Amino acid sequence: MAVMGRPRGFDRDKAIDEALDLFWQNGFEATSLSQLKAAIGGGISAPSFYAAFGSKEALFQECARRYLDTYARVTECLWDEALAPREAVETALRRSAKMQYERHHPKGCMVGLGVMSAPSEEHASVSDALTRSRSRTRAGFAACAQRGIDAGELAADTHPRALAAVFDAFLLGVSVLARDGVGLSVVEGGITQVMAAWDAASIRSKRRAR
Amino acid sequence: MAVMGRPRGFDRDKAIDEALDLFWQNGFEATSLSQLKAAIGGGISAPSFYAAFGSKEALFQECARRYLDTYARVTECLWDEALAPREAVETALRRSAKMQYERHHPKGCMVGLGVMSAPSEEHASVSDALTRSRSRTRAGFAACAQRGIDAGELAADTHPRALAAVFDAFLLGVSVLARDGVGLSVVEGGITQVMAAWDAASIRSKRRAR
DNA sequence: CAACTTGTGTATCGAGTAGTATGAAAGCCT
DNA sequence: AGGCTTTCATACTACTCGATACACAAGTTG
Repeated sequence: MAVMGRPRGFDRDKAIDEALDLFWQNGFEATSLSQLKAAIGGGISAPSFYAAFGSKEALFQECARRYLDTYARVTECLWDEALAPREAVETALRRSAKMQYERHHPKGCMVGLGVMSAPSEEHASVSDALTRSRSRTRAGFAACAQRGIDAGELAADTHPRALAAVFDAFLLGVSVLARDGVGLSVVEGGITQVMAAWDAASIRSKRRAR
Repeated sequence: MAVMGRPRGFDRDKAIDEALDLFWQNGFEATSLSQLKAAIGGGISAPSFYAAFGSKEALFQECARRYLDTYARVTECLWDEALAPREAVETALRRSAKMQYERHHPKGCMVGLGVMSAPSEEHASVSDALTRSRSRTRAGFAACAQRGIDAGELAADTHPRALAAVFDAFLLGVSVLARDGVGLSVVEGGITQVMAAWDAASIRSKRRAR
């Protein structure tokens, strides 16, 4: 059956992308309804906004989902068991860094920058999706470390959560570097060097050390 | 000469600490004047607030200065030329991590979390002090790397800015881990492992590798 | 004491916030 | 065409934001 009633004057799907840009840039609380209304479809009215999205918070949730389903996919390789764990980690770092520096959207990672997106307790549920995503990525890094141990590539006494913290914290920090204007090439050089933390835990490295 | 006029009903110095806690927890924009007034001296009035501090932004500047003069000192060892550069880096990381997890103040580093503290352009000058502090810390890490190279401890082809990015990004990420509830012991284990990035660039490591 | 200086309390400012009520406009269906 | 459904435009609500005007209170100084 066809759609009834007057058709919407703007592209709802495109609107989510436009809103995502604002939330990504400014966070939840610092993005005002006026900004959102002005950015969507070249300007829409308040009733159109609420009819389409329900509320600012509901729109944010949709934007977060959109982000997680698209941009955030760069770290999906962490769960790809076909990849060698070291490759999975390095690929995740390189893909994410590259994505964070793309020109056509705000710099940095929305998930990482989202820690301060909705600081007030009232909106704790707002950034819940982002918090869970960070937790998931952390688990992904740890899973790679564990796979490395199980495969005998990493020393048995390696602490997977601590090694995961190295890559996770580094990746979260990249968002800040991107916002601060540190060049992508510097970050890419950093990735090469931070991978030494993996190699230091590897069996071959240990053997050579003693 | 003694002070004239009616004496202030609250401790201005203590007030800055109380305000600092709020700004540290929530950032600049998300901290409201009502919260600040309620927190200072057990509750003060708006005129008292403006008479004492001038404006919300001016108070934030004082709080930022207070933070930089106290808590942020943990990374000062980066400029201590009496310390071996590797020690300086590791000490900065360990001291900062420990500080970020202390019980009597908000978790994480105000300077790092401050990226999203004042997202709107209007208040860009607000977080300027924090941005400059991040830049300074980054330079400190790079200076240590450069000292390592000059001392012949690190390979001559080491990129100091890239190596600095490793420690800087890691440290910035620790703020997020702290907010997310990752334990300090995990972070401390991560510090031990991230130092491998330094060792991998060292001459001894290179010699052993070939 | 009176004169002077400074902080406080009440009450309020204009602007901006998220969110709505109401009625007209624009499409589909029979 | 006429009925039905949905969106859109204008105007407005109740509230919070940061910041002030003004009169009074609480001290010091002569």
